[in-house]
Amino acid sequence: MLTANVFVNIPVKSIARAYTYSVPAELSYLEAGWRVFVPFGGRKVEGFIVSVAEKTAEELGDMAGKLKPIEAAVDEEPWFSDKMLQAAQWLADFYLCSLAEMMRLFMPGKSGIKITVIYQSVPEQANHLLLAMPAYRAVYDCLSAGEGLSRGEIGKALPDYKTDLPQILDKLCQYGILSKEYQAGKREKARYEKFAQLLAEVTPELLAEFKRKKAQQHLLEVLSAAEQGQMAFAALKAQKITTATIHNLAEAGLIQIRQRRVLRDSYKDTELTCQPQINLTLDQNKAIEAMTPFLSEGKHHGFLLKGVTGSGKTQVYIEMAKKARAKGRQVVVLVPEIALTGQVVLAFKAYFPDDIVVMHSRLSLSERNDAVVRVRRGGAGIVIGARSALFTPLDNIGLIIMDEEQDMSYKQDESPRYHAKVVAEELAKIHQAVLLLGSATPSLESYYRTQQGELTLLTMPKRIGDMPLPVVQCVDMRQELRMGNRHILSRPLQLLIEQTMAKGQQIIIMLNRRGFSTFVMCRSCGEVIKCKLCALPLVYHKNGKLSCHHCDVTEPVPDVCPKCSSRYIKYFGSGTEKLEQELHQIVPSARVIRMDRDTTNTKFAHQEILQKFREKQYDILLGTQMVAKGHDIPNVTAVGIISADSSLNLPDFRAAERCFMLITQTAGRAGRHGTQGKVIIQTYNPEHYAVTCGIAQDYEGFYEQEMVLRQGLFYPPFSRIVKLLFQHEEENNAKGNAQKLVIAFNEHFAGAKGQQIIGPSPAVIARFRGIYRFVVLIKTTDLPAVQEFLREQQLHLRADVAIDIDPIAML
DNA sequence: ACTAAAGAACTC
DNA sequence: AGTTCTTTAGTG
Repeated sequence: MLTANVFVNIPVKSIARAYTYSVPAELSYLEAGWRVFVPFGGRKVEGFIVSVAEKTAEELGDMAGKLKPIEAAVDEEPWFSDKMLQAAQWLADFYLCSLAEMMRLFMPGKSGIKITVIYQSVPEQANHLLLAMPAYRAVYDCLSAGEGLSRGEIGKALPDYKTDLPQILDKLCQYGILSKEYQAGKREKARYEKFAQLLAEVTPELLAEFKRKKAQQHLLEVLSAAEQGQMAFAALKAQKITTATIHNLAEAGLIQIRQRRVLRDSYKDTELTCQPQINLTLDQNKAIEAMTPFLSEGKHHGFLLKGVTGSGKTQVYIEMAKKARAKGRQVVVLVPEIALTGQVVLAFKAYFPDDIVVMHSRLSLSERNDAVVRVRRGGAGIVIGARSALFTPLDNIGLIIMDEEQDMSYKQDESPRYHAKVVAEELAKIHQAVLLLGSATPSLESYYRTQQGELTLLTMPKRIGDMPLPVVQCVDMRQELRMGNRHILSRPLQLLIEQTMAKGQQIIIMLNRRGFSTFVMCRSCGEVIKCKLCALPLVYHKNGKLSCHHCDVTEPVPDVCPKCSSRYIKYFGSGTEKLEQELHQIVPSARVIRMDRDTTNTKFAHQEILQKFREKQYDILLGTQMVAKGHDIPNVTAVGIISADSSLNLPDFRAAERCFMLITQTAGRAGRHGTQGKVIIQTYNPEHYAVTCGIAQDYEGFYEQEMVLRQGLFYPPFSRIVKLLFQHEEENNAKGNAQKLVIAFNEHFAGAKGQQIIGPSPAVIARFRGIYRFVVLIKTTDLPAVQEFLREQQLHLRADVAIDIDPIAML
């Protein structure tokens, strides 16, 4: 019998294994990689075939009689290639998650199908006692009238019973009065456009026949000029040609109205404003020469391109992409945030106008699907986007570029908690592709790996045209306070703003906190108002609401303190909203635009804000760290960083690294075109090496000092970290389970070097929705051994434990 | 995640 | 006893 091993697309750890199905004769063409529709339990779900095998009854053993047949195929071709399956399997093993959970990342949307339940009446039960009730009778009669309807359709037909329809339907199914059927439909919608196709040759004689039908004559002329005599209705409409005219001409048999699929692409009309750089610098050439042999021979290798801001890393990316495309291989270009795709698309479009698709999670499902279709048809070979672009179905990747490789947003912070760098590296290995990590300030991990010889370091230390780096000035905020300035804005920064505006130039100001006030406290009893779900302080926003930046929950500001009923409630700390207000007061003539998560909810909000700023409609761009990333605005000559060190006091071993990178990156935004920029950094820790090295743009200096600390504390890159989060309603159970694991770990690794386990300790959000959370941290030099140990302990199958490999937040 | 079956609580 | 709500096991 022909059988298939199938992983069902259900994200539950306890069923993270293959189930065997029989393959009916009419589906005998199915192979590994196909998405299918299968019966599972009492319902039908999507599944992924991972292998197909001919099996005898003996081989099947006692399962022989229990096999259910695969119902249908979801697509017309296999969705997962062998390489994709291989990558998904490796990643599932590495991150200790289920294969299905990993595989569903390789599709746009979590599932390829939408399953609807269709209810049908059972005729034999027409006189069931339960149907004496009017509501039940109405539903039954409604279904008896026609074919069978979904819940939504019944609700539409019987609006009176809509509210308790679910209960009615459940009940009727329970008694067998109604039957259920599961129907799978495509989730995404293909879009079509109508177009006119010219059938005849347009000769002067033919046009003469339409002397008295001017509109149709015009249409003929337009179509004869068009490519292949085809033109979309939308384009014709733009030329004031009505559908009536088109239909008339179709009646006459001279044209044909047809339909074709259009692939949506909201980046299609990106204007080509980028000037191609013609002469490469010496450094650029060196970098390209180092990588080219590997690309030409189709050999995997990893490179770290360390180039200061303005050294022309993008041009290196483009040159390498050209070479990969010339060999017929595909290219993936990753950026840390969706907002930065526009920038890269712009640069690449100048060289590859039609060879690009954009892929990220803010696109609609259909749009992502259209992008996949374009890639599959060979309509584009360069995928640009955020993390999720890595999972585009590509069969021949030659080059993976990861810009700003140090950026923490490359780590997915929900399950499966993968790091794009790990995925990129594994894909590069499987495809024998070149991996190119780019950064001005590489992560300590990557830089360390170049010293270990695992990656090849390429450097570009000079800015193009040898432009000077900006002048950086540090302002000690303690000093400011002593001088009597209690504003967020120091006087030197205020002065810089005024001077810059006087010259007609622009300023970027970065404050790493959104909202108005960072916490709200009662002055009588000291109670800080906290989120009901996670107990973290709520942030006050100017719209009068308190919001939790962790759970995205908002609530109104209470009139009196919830603890002591005092009316003395005050706002402390400052965010971007408050700074915006203060700027208006201190520099009334300044036109300020704010960019943070609150003002960038829509797909193109980032681009719109930056565009307005670029067009000089505003003087000051004020925002959170997103203003520090990758934008190049010529007229910006000054940058202010409000509290560069706010992260230094966090309980995170990467605090110093974060602070250093924030300063270097933000400072890099100033003065990229001719004029030397000026940067002011406000800090309470002017002596800290992260601040001093940041100001001096001294990566090596920072690296050396930080590495000493990391080694002393056995932190990455000298170890790798695995975070385990234990959750339980009972505090003691959560803690006890964690404790048990710690004991088992110590037993297992007794005497082994390079293994350390810490905890359990309460998580930052110690209690979430009534569930207690404890954290255990493992530091190891032998990650595979730890992964193996966790698998032995069956930890990856437990619903109450979340495993995070290479976590970003420790607690 | 969802279903179906088994068990516990509740109504009459 | 009959019904309804809750818990639990199992999905090929």
